[in-house]
Amino acid sequence: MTTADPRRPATQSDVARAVGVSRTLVSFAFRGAPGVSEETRRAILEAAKRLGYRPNVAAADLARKRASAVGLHLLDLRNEVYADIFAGVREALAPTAHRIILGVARSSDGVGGRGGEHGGTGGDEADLGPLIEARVGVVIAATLIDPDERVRELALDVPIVSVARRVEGVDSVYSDDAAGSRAATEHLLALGHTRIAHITGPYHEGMHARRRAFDAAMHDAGLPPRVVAAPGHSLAAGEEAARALLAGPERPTAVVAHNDQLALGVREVALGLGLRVPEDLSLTGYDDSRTAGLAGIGLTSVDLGAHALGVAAGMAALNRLAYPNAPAVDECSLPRLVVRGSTAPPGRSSSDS
Amino acid sequence: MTTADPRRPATQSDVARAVGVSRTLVSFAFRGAPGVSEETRRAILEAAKRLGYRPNVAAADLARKRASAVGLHLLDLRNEVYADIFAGVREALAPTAHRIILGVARSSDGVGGRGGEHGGTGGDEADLGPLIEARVGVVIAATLIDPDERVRELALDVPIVSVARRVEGVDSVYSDDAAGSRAATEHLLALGHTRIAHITGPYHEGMHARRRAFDAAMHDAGLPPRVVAAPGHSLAAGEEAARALLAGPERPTAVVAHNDQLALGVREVALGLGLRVPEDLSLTGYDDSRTAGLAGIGLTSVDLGAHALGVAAGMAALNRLAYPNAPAVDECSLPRLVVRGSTAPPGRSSSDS
DNA sequence: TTGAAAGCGCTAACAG
DNA sequence: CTGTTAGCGCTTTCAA
Repeated sequence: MTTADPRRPATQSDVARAVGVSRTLVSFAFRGAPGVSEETRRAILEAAKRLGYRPNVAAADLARKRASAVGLHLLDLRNEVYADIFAGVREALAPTAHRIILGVARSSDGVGGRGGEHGGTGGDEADLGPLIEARVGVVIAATLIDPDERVRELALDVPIVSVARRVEGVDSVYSDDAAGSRAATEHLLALGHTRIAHITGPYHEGMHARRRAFDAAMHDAGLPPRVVAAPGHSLAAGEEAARALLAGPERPTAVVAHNDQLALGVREVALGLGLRVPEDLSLTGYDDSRTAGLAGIGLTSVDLGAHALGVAAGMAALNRLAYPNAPAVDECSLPRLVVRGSTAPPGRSSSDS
Repeated sequence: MTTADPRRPATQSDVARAVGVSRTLVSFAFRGAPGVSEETRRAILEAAKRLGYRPNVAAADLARKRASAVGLHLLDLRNEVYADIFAGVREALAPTAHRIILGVARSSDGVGGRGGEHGGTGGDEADLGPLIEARVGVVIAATLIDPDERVRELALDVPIVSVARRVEGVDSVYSDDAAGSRAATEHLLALGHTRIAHITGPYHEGMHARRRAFDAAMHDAGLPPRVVAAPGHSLAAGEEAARALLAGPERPTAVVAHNDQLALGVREVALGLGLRVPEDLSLTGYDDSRTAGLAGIGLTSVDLGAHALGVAAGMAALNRLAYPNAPAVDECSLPRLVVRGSTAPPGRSSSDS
């Protein structure tokens, strides 16, 4: 109503002018800083509301030489785990006034090659540039696929909290993937399976704990580990991997998939081939997504507590913001095998066709 | 290496000093503005890289009096539709240098009452405050549940692009919900169902087109519309609604759910009760989520092209940023009914027990 | 209790 | 082609 210029948002100066005090007072009043009389404060707040004044946090950060925003590096929200992590992060950050700024990687999952190989940095490494330029104080990274060493390098520019993956020397909150994967494998082993295959995603350092644990468990059982790499982590990638695996000779009686999406892809193909799950093929996923628990799906999976990881990551980020020099946290939680109907002892009719 | 202060990020001044030119030149060089000799530019860029200089976009925005960030108001990423919309938005924005800043509503879905009823603003209306304080130039809103009038009010403070919902006078990209809902209902009608129930979510203006279309379709068929409101939009909410509906008298032979999650919740309960889908109960969802298409689920659903909506919203946002005074866009797309195995003619054994 | 002044990192006329 | 100067909106000494 009493606005001077219609389009320009009100500033502290406007408020100060309206009340008849200096900008300093307005600034103080807004931050609840001491040194402003109750009366003046009230008048200021009232005028501010009347003028529709909104503090400009960017300007404040600039003046204060601090970074209050947190960056979030998340690639594929369509994978439930990441959505859960995201929900957790948001939950942890909600009570505070920290903005969340999204960062992205260069390319995504699945189809397509690595594109052109420009200069030095190849494929889809993290590009934290935009986040840094936005001056976030810390970035929570849930989908970094760069090698550990590279992550540490990135962390030189901006503090990083790694979620669902451990990176030595960098704040990390994760779940014990080796334990989870081993549990799934041993579950199948205990059921009597001997021809077990593992479907993993594309190779990325720090993302192969599940595969290694599978290898180890098989090795301990004196069985040959069979591993096939899917071209991604999606259901479609799982289907692609499964087509070769299930149609080929020596079909496995059980499959341990790197995640639920991949497992669901395998399931689709298996069912399409007329195979019954679990009678002809036992199947385990990883993530314990909601879909896994649906009637008619009943996918045995490993719950890694994604939401809790997100919350923990959010808190770690807050902590890092408050104590830039605190030692890196290393929070490891234990996953939980959730047995459902997709796993059973191997059928007798395991010979070809 | 040649950094002055180890922790403080390099600034244009640092670069200027290093090269022996003025700050202005550095600024110009970085924006590719004319008026800098090739030689100088190269020297500047080289020094910048050496010093690890990163432009501070916040400071730039401040000086330029513009807002280059886009806000994203997204509540529940765990619902695939929103994840898809998000993916689309990101895709549209990726090639540009626009940061995406997340905004949140006050509370979320499902359980729990409306909390205390403070002052004037109740439940979980949008709180665009943080986004405004972050000085975003436009906010893309996919989960606003406020009344249209309120949205228009909000849009006075910051341009809004409404996704998946039409708000007169505000940029809107959405799918024709009435058409989709009617298609689903008529599909069931055509199969011969007469006892059809609709499961809707909590009431919010501008989110009831599906319900109204259901009512209308039933009315046109001369049948009584039966509607039950779930306490949210989640699978759990669907289960809750279904328990009453399926156990009670006059059990419907078909259910039209507001979305897939709700439908899946109904499915769980139905199956748990020993009802067969579709023999005893036909079921339609809405969103055509990936889960709907899985073998063993086969949920008939309505595809609203969430990803495309996201892309369109992103472009609309970009456009709004570029042309603040352009007339509001109103982009309506047509949904597509995807028939799967969850719908069939009503069985004969539709009497009680 | 209040205000003046300097500065955060950057842009944008306007002069040399 | 290059540098000077004045802000952007806000915080923060330091005096009054």
